[in-house]
Amino acid sequence: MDLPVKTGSESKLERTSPKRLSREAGLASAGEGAVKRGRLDLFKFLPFRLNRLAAEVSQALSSEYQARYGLDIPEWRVLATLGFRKEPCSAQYVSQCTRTHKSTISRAVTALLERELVERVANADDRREFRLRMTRKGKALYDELIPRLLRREQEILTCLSTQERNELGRLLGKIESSLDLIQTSEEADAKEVY
Amino acid sequence: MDLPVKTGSESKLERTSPKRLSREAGLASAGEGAVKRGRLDLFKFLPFRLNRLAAEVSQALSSEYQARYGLDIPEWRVLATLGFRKEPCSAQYVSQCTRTHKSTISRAVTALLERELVERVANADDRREFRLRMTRKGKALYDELIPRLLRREQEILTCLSTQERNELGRLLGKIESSLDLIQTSEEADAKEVY
DNA sequence: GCAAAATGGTTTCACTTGCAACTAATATGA
DNA sequence: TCATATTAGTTGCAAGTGAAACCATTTTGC
Repeated sequence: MDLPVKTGSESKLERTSPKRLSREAGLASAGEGAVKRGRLDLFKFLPFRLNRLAAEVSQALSSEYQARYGLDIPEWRVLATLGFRKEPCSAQYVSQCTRTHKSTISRAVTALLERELVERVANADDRREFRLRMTRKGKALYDELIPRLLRREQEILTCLSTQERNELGRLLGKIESSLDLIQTSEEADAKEVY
Repeated sequence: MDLPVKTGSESKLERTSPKRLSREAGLASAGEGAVKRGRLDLFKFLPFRLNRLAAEVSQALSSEYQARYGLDIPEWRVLATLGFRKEPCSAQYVSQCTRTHKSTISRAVTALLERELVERVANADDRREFRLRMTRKGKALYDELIPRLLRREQEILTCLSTQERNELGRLLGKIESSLDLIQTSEEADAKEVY
C-alpha cells in the first residue's frame, strides 16, 4: 500500500540523497545462473528491487497525505479501505486488508475518531465489533485526496505504455495469486469475509 | 531490499492470517478511468500492490536469515552489499546503496563487528572513513545464506515463465530508471561513487 | 446451560528506527 | 593560514511498531 510500507517504516528504506545505484537493471531476476554460481547481484534480486521500488513510490505519494492532510500511513490505510468498501467495515477487516497490525490500526482509528474523520457504528449482532465509516468530513478529505494520489500514480507510470502497464499488472497479479495474496470478488462477497 | 523493507519496517506491512483479499487483481493500474471517476480500487493501485508484495516477499526471505542466522534486516543489508561489491566499501556506500538510514547502518555494523562477521579497514587517505569487509567467518555465513535466498526467489517466481520474468525485470527496470533509482555500472565505476 | 475456547478491539511494554545533535577529520576560500 | 563549511560516522532522544497480555463478548462442546 502506500499505503507505504511502514515507512514509518517499514521500515523501511529511507531516502538518502544520491539514489542512482544499480547496474544492468534491465532484465530477469537474480536467479537461474546466479543460483548455480552462488553469486548475488543485488540489483537484479527481486526482493531488493521490490522493496526499493515500494519505498520510493510510497515516498512519492506520502507527501500528498502526510504534509498536506496530516495523515500518517496507518491513518491513510484506514481511509483508503473505508473508501474502497462502500459499506462500513470492521477494524479487523482493515487490518487484514492492508496487512497492518491490529494494534496499529486501533491507534490510527482512535486518531481518526478524534479528528472526526471516521465514526463508529455499534453492531447489534456482535457487540464486540464496531463498524467504521467515514464522516462527511472524512469523505470530503478522501474525495479531495484520491485524485491527487491517482495522478501521482499515473505520473510514475508515464514511463510505461498502456500495454506495458497492463502487462505489469498481469505479472504482479500472477505473483500475488501464487502467494495467495488475493481473492476474487466472488469469493469475497460469497463468504462475506471479515 | 530484502533487504526487506524495514520490516522491522517498514514499514511496514505485517502478516496477519487470512491473506486472501483482492478482487480482479489481473490488470492495469488503478489509474486512467479511475482518475476521472475519482474512485480508487485499492487492489489495482500500484503503490498498494508494490508494498504488499514487497512485504510478503521480504517476509518469505527474512526467515532464512533471521531465524537461521540471527541477522536482522539492516545487518543482512550490510552483508549483501559487501558481498556484492568485491572491494571493501564504506558505511556510507552501504547506506546509499540499500537506502537505509546511516544511523541504522552504523548500528548494524557495530553488531556485525561484535560478531566478527565484518571488519574495518582504516582508510589512510581519509581518516574519517572506514572501509568494511567481511571476515572469513562472515564470508562463510554469506556463502551459505545466498544460495538459500536465491532458491527462495526462484520459488516465488515459479509462477512466471522465463519470458515473463524477463518482462517483469524489464518493466521494473523502466520504472526504476524513470524514478532515477538506478545507474549503469559504467557510471558507477567511472565516478567511483561512494 | 455452563465452562472453556475463540474473537474484536485496546493497552502496555520492549525494541527499532529516524532525526538531529555531536565528534573528528577534511575541504574550501578569503 | 585560519575560519567556515562539509563529510564519515556515532549517539541521545522521541516517536512508532509488534508481541503479548488484557477486557468484553460470543461461540463451541459437553
